[in-house]
Amino acid sequence: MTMETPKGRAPSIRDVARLAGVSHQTVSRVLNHHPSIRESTKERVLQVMEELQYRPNRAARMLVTSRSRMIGVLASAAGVHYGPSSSISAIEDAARRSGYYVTVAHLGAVDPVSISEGLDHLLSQAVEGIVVIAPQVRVFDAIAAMSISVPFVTLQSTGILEDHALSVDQIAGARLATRHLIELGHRSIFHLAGPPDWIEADARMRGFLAEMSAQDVPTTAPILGDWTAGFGYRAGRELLRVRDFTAVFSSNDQMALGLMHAILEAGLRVPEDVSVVGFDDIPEAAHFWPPLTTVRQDFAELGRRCIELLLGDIDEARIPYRGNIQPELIVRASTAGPAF
Amino acid sequence: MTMETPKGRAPSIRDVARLAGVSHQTVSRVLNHHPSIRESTKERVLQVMEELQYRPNRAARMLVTSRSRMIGVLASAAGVHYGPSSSISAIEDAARRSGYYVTVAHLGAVDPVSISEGLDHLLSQAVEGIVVIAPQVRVFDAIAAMSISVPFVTLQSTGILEDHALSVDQIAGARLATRHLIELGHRSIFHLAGPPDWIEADARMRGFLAEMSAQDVPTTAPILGDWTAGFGYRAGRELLRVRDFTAVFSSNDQMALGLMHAILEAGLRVPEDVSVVGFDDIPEAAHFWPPLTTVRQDFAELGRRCIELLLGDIDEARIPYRGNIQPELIVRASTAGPAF
DNA sequence: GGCGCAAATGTGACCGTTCACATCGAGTGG
DNA sequence: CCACTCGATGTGAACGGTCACATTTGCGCC
Repeated sequence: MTMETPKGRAPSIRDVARLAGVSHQTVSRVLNHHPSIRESTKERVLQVMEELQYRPNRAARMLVTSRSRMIGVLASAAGVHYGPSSSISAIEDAARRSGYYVTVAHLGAVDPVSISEGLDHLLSQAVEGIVVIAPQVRVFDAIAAMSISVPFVTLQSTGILEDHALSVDQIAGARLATRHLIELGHRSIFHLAGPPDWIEADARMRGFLAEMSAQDVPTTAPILGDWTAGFGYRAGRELLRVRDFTAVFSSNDQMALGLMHAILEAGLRVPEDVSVVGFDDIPEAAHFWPPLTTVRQDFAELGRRCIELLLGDIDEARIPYRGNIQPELIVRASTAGPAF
Repeated sequence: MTMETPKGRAPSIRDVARLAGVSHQTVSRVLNHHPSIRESTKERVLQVMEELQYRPNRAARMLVTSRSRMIGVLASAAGVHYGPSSSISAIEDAARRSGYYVTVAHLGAVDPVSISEGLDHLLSQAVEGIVVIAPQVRVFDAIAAMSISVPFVTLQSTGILEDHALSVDQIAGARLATRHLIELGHRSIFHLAGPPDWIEADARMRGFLAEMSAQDVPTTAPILGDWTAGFGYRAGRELLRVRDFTAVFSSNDQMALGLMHAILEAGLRVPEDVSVVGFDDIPEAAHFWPPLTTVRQDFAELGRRCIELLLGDIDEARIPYRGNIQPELIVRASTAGPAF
């Protein structure tokens, strides 16, 4: 029967020390794997820790070392989608593996107030680094304005903050999708873009336009959407009032789904009447009707690399930059040559 | 021009005190909104804080109060799906509003080791409460075995840990869906269930069986799936080899999607040949082809209430239990009476 | 056998807050 | 006019670790 620590408080390093018959510093050394500790004492200390169910007090450690080992994730409302949450999950996993903790702040809205509230929330926890998964332009403006003193990384390349960016090459992905449609023989291709202030939406749109112009295909102005299936549906209905296109490149899978809904509902067929290609390759895309041709992004890998980069920054041991992640075109049944 | 704090360290309460010409305790009182502080001193202190860009050191505060104001979320790999991540988002929001922080641990796998690692990760951060969104039976077994000393809540009712549970009434939802099919005239209904060790899967299955037997409809054994669209697809193909059913109740929308994929691919029609109803009402469900009849759960509300319950537990000011959240049947185009 | 040196351990201060308690001054009632 | 109360503020000691430095111990070597 071991003597409990006096107060209701949890056992401290000194309680352990007393019971093991050593000084508190020795216990600390065991905790930190200091090399010069005799094996026998180490074992004795560890055993007492076990008995006492001792857990190091993170607050105390944090206080003296002024390191929180905490990483903050700033996520936009879109964080509930498959892509972002896969990345968050991978981030948490990678961080934990490296001995870091992860805390999240979800942005309710994207107004400047919410953004700075979110950042503030993270900063007040003394996070050592921040991952931004809220790829709106104004989020970066806000970050720049607040002159954040901790390292941060964003999952999307910004053009503004190149150093901190890591991303799937969205432009290349969009070109892949567009080229696929052009090679199938389409000449009248619409682009259903994402919200204009989203970095990714912008990149995908640029990729689309670049490929179209590179292949000398005339383009019409992209339609600016909001990422939702509902918008894809409404846009599709609108578009179908004048049937002057044979293919649509949607900048995400959800909008592509809504679009196909509108097309099928109008009694047309995909891909015979209209080809559709999406972006992201969410797990459901393979089972849409028809199964969606899309561009796959490795969200998990993105999350992992992002932590790699960030921790490299924090420890100031610059990790070699491993380059962008290349997206991959997944051809399924929603695309075919145009019928004439 | 204000004198900076000597070392590279951040300004402390004492730095503020010195510059404001008061004691450190007075600064502390301002920080904690102590009533008996003269308005003028309060303002002076606040101004110095502003000048110095002072931020209270959470570690120090944590150390002395032994309160972390941190809530841990234990999420399963399924946390990347719409439902769970919506709940997490709502949890974070609600927690933040109450002055709490949220940290997450994602379970890589559901083996006992991962589970206790995840819990350990949270506990080592001295979380004051835990929300479990990993509704496998064994997670609860692990929790029970570890005799966790902090309050916790789970988003799914368990039967085992009733006190800590808060949930959408899955059984009622499943009965709603099943009754809908029966009322349409279906008598041969299959159930595509979730993994057997998932609390929710079990509840939905029980609801299905209960309603079937209440209405005297003969049942066949449910098919145990894994929540994925891929499984729904394969199960559908298998099922269609013997076409002895007119309706399927899938225990989530993703499997319903895969199922419909298999049905349409086989040249059959939904709902004319087979009716399908899902569960969850993910945002895409309205744009599946055909738009899916399903059971809506308010994930965000779930998250909010969950924090309400948990914080009530932490502050020991028992919040009146507000009862389960009722799910709602959303009828769309994937269900109709059987064709004879 | 004493010396030196490294390994193993101990000592006390300090990190930035809050807590318990002390102090100080202004009003107030007898 | 003095004791008393109460509002406003100050003082010093925790909290539980780590850090810098001091001290002891063990051991090889001349």
